Order: sequence, then structure tokens, then C-alpha cells
Amino acid sequence: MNQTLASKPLYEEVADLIREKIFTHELTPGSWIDEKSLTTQFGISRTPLREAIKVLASEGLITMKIRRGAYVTEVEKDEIAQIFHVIALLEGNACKTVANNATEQQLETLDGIHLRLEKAAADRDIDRFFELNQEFHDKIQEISGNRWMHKVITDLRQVLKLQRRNSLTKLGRIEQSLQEHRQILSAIIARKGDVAQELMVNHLQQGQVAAS
Amino acid sequence: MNQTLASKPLYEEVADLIREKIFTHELTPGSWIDEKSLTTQFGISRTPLREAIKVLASEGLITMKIRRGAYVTEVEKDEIAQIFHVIALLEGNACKTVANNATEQQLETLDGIHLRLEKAAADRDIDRFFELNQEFHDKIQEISGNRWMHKVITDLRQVLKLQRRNSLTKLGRIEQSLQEHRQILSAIIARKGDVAQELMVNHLQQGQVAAS
DNA sequence: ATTATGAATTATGAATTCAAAAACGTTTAT
DNA sequence: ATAAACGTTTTTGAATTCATAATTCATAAT
Repeated sequence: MNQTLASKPLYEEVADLIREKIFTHELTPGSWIDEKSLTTQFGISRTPLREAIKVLASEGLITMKIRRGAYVTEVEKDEIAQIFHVIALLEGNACKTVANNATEQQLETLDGIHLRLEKAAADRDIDRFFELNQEFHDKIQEISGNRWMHKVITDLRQVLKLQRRNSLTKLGRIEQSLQEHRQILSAIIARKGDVAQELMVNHLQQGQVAAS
Repeated sequence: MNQTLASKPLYEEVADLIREKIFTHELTPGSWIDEKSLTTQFGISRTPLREAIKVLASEGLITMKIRRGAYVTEVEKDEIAQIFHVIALLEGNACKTVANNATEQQLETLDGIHLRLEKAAADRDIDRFFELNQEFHDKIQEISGNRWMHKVITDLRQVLKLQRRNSLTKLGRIEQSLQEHRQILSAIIARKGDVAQELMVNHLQQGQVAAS
């Protein structure tokens, strides 16, 4: 691998590449991870590859079986619900914090993201919609200021992405999601922390199928 | 290393050993991790050691600096507060779930642990006290049934353990902690979910210094 | 035809080797 | 005395090699 500029350690680059393959389902849940194949694909040796695999394993994306290699994790259905529960709890709380403590300027930033989200939805630009949706949620966490909470949510969201994104593109769901975002934002701007929290929890519960 | 019975992969054993060294402060926060030294200590090669280091890094216990090795993570003071906040949120919720849904038998198990906790406190058996304290918290999470929540809490608690356990042994704190446990347990048994939740949140907030 | 047995192949886990970067120490120049 | 320049040593990151466990495949026995 051509490591021209030493930005990241190689094993992290490789971890990113494997994550990609997992999320695009080029590597499907339950499938065996062929080290040889990946080393030739990436043009690297097994050493950094195996380091990357171990990191992914501790993130929960990969499951190791002793003396028989690494497999893409299969998440049980009820585990998905469990993960959503945790995320809802945390993001709901972040929402409350933001409503209670954010500066006016921060609220404007949030509003700006939401505006662009509306635009993307109006344009039926699905990819952009999801991108901005993610940004909206991330920004709330950033404003709430708890980096560890953010890390936890990010890791859990990653595991959720193992699941094939089912009815994400259901036309109705996007409109509904947008509506929910509007309400959340209103509650935040109105400084109604508890309301914002509950709306966010419901929003995420709704999204349990649609994952937005 | 004498891998007589193939219980665990070597890199995990090594990760456990390093964790131990970190928690006992044989390796102190901020200190450099000497690979050579550890390989000779453990009698292994650098390969499994480095794999273990990467796992610990993704857990947050170790921080990698590109081209200058691995260091035991130093947690900022405000990050400790952030981590406690997340744990309190999650354990509080677990508590509510238990109060609302646990079977009578599960409540008895919990009560049994608490009894032994009281005993240990009466005996001034500090080590046993902390052990059972941990077990009490763990059991609540186990009963609440959310394995992912449990994993998140476990990981975060690990990071907290980086901090030198300050006033843990303060005599007063143990008695107070015990008192709080009694109240939590009562609320759970009385099926008062919201009360149990709040008590647990306060309990953890209290423990912010004392880490119990 | 189906199941055992054993040899050949392949994959995993771990040690070793190698190249390059960083740290260290000495000498020399100011 | 301090600092710059240079060469040596150490350390990191990564490739390679090696031993052993697991799998596959072919053959033999039922």
C-alpha cells in the first residue's frame, strides 16, 4: 500500500477499508473474512490486517472464532432493539442538554443544518438527506458537549449499520422523519428540554425500522 | 508463553495482563508502554503484544501516537464527569427496568447480593465490599437484560479505573454507599421504577469522587 | 454408495526479520 | 558554555517466516 503521506497508521486505514466493505455488504454478516484475499486486495501484509481485524472485533463489528478466523458479526433481532434503546436514552438526554444550555449561535447552526435537510428532502436527494440527517444528530451531540457519549453513540450506530437498511427509502418515512426533526428543533429553540428529550426518544423509536 | 490449553487467544490474555498493570498503576496514566520490556516480561513476541495494544487503544485505555508508540491514556477531569453522566443515565434506566419487570426470584437474588454486601461492610472487608458492590450493579444490568447497555457500561467503567481511586476507602463513604444501596433496593422491591432510577442516578453522582 | 482413514493443502497464530524513523550521545564549531 | 552536526542506537511499523491446527481431497474399507 502506497503510504505516501503518513496521516494515519496503516492498521487504521485498513480498519476503515474493512468497515466500508462491511457497511456496503460486500462482506455480509456471518461471512468469513479471508485474510489472504484482503492482503492481496489491499497490497499489504497480514500483520497490519490482523491488527485492524482485532480493532474491529473489539468494536463488535467482527467476531473472532479461535483457530478458525474472523467473521462479520451477525446481530440478533432483539439486540437491535437493545442498541436502539441505549441510543435513544443517550440522544434524548443530549437533546435536553442542548435545549437547556445551547447558545443562540449554536441553535442557529442547528437550524442551518435543518434548513439544508429540508432542502435535500424537497429535492428528493436521498443521499444528501441521510448525510444531513446524520449531521443534525451529530451536531446535537457535539453541542451537548459530552465526547464520551458521542463516542458510545457512534460505536453503537456502527453496529446498527451491519443490518441491511430496510425501509429507509420508504417515501413516507422521510417525510415523517422530517416532521419529527421539525418538532425536535422547535422544542429545543423554545428551550423545552423535557419535551425535546421525549420527542427525540420517540423519533429514534420510530426509526427503529427505518434507522434514521 | 506456555499456551498449554487453548482457552483464549494469546493477544487477549496479554490484553488482560496489560489491563491489570494499568489498573494497579504499575503502568501509570501518561507513561510510555515499553514493548520490548513487556515482551520479555510475558515471554512472548511483539506480534501478539501489539495486537493487544491495539485492542486496548480502541477501548480507550491506551493512546497511540504515530511513530512514537503507545501511552497509557490520561483522562481529563471533565471527561471523568462526562463518563459518570453516561453511566448514571444508563444504570438509572436499568434500575427502572428492573423495578418494573424483574421476577420475584430475580429480586431475591439481588437481595442476596445486598445481604452479603452488608456483611462485608460490617466485617470491614473492603476488598469483598467492592467486589460485591460491583456484583450488585452488574446483576441489575443483567436482570434489565440489555447486553449492549451492559457492554457500554463495562467499557466506560474500565476507563474510570484509570483514575487513581481517591477517597474510595473513606470510612464515611462506605456507610453512605451502603445506605444508598438499601434505598435503591427498597425502591426496586416496591416496584417504584422512577424512584429507583432517581436514587441510582444520585448514587452514581455521589460516587463521582468515590467511584462506587 | 457411503463412510473411515490418512496424506496433502491451506489458514491461523505467533516469532522473527527488516527498513525506516526517532531518540540519544558525542564531537565540533561558534 | 551553548548549540549545531553527525553517527550510533533504539524503537516503531510492517513484511516475512515458521509451527501447528484445521480443512480438503483422495483412497480404501464396509
